[in-house]
Amino acid sequence: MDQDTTHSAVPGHRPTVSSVAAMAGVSRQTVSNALNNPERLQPETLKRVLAAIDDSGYVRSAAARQMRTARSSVLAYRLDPIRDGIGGIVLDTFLHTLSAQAEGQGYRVMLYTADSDEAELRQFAALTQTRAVDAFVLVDTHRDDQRYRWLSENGVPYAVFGRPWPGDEETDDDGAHAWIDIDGSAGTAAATAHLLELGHRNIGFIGYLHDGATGDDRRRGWEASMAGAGVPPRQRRALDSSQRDGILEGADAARRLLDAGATAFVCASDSLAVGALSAAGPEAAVVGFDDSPTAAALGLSSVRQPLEEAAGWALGSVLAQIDGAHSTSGTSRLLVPQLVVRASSRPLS
Amino acid sequence: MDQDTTHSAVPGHRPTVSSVAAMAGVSRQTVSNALNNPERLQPETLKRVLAAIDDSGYVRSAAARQMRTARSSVLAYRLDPIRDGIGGIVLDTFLHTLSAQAEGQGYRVMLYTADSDEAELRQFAALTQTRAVDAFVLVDTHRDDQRYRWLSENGVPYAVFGRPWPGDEETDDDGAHAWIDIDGSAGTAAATAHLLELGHRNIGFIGYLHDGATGDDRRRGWEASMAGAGVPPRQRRALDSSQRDGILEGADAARRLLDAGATAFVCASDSLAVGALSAAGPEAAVVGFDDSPTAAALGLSSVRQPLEEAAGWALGSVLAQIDGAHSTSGTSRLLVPQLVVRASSRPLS
DNA sequence: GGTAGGTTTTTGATTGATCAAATTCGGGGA
DNA sequence: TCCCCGAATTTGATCAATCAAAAACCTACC
Repeated sequence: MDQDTTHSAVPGHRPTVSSVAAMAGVSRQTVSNALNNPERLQPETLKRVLAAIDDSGYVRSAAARQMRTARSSVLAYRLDPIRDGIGGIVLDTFLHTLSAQAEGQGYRVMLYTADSDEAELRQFAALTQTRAVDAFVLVDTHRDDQRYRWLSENGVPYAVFGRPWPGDEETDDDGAHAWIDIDGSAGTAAATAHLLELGHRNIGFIGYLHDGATGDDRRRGWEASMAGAGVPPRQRRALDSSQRDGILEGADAARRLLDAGATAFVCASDSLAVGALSAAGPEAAVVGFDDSPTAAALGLSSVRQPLEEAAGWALGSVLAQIDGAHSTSGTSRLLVPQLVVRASSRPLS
Repeated sequence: MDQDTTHSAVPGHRPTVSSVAAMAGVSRQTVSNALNNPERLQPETLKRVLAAIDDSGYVRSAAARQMRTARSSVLAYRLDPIRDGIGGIVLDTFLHTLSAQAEGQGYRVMLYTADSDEAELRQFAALTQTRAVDAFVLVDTHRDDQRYRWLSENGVPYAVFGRPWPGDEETDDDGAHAWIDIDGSAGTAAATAHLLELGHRNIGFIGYLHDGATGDDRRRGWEASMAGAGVPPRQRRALDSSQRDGILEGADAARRLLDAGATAFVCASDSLAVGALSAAGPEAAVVGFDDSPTAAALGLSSVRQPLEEAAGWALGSVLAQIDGAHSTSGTSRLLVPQLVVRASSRPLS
């Protein structure tokens, strides 16, 4: 069956760089160049080789390539178990976009799991030592994060979705790392301004306490807008509330704030907003955060995070690092989210 | 700097099978055997080699291994963009479990995306041709699915979460493929029986139309339980409703069915159930489907899919196929979901 | 003591692509 | 006409592991 191992296309065997070369009447290196350095080939040769590649259905072996180049063209992403029903979507969208965009650049995303920081560092070691992945995309930042340091020390490219925590700079020994984040403050500020324009003045803020920073950030925008509108601190304090993230918690908070005279709510998450919406009924105006499908379904105005852009940046950042430009400090960005106005943006009656 | 390329442990270079061999005073093949066929080594030699592996920190190169064995120890999973806010969680949990369990078996999960069937077949070709992945785990089945055929014809192991559609058998040329699914009918039957026990008799069904089968399946369980309880067909028809999946749709349906005399609802998804809960208020009893975090947060009784088990089966199935046992027909399973009772299971007052 | 038979270990070859260096090819310029 | 130089292409070696087959090593039995 395989006694005819000559250069023509052997049915059973998958095409290799050599078989394609034979088919196009060139050497294997020329085929390799056609894929990696097309400009080195004479236009005519290039065309011929590409044609041969095309109709042999050749796909180059990632393993062989990786072996020679010490590159895998794979990015690692840690998949966490689900936490919040509605908000989990955010990272889901991020991951999908990252994966889709990576494919466009010839990269793929590989998952790993870890239930502790130490476990994650072990994964780092296993994944990088064999060069199974080229870079990491981290999304769940927390205080005293060991991961940046490990990756920096081992020279592994990585990008972070989520700004560093205050006080983390010292941990990160080789200086600041590249990160991108959503300017939650700008988002809630826009939401608050929007409600102010609709005539509301007693705008309550329903925030959450998680690890801290994200919730605080979103509060800041509301606070600033309210202060800018001349609402005195005392009143602002009465309109401010914090609790765990969740639908029920949002409903409770909304009831409390309604008693305090609120006519509209800016919420730090769609979960909270859905709760507020159900508790406050059709009278009050509500704006959520994340623009989840649930928000769209319920006609809930919400602040939309530009996740596509964030994913694109993360990809671009790690690719740049992989391609040698190791000084990516200073390229960090803060993205401004967009307010999506829907039926729940009711004017003050 | 690297003029000393002899066999002893060179600091800068990562350990290879040869460097470890030199360190342990054996040949490279012996090191390979220590990892892949430990029983072939003399206990004493094995111990010495393992020690060398251990303190050199050696990890074997996935690429080199893959090249020789034509195995990658990677599973492929298609990551779709999010559709429904609440229900999307189901697959998220499935994926996380799959990934975590796979790691336990030395496998990893790689993502790919595709926005059409043709695109997915192209991905199949690209991923399998280079043996970048060993198997596929498919989750979103639909009518006239070309994927089974392609994978079967090309001898690629795969497992399916979701039963084949009626009429699909002919499409799949080499006979039935292995699949696992949740017995939605059993789930809604249990939910209905539970509500009947609480004294309800006019139990409405809020179902959805998607691609068809899943929704129908879930309706069947309700229908059977109701028929078993002696509710006449005419009345059943009045208590039955179908619409698109979503919170608002669920609320609308609940209102309609309340008018028809319903005192309790069995819903085909948590989204619908959340809607029904909001529309029907605290009087009616509601049971959802999927046991999403949202259901837990709202105190919504729901039918819990045993996703861990499904993921475990899918993994076991593809691993068995990879390890040669190509006759996996007949190993398909239908898992019985569990009813989780919460506050929304109110007795008939 | 020699050798058959089994176990343990080693050597040689291979996987597919790419880097580095060598070779061929063409067009000016002397 | 010959030689040199740059562009285009080819050859040789290599990446790190594993398979297949050969070699070394025992043990036991005639």
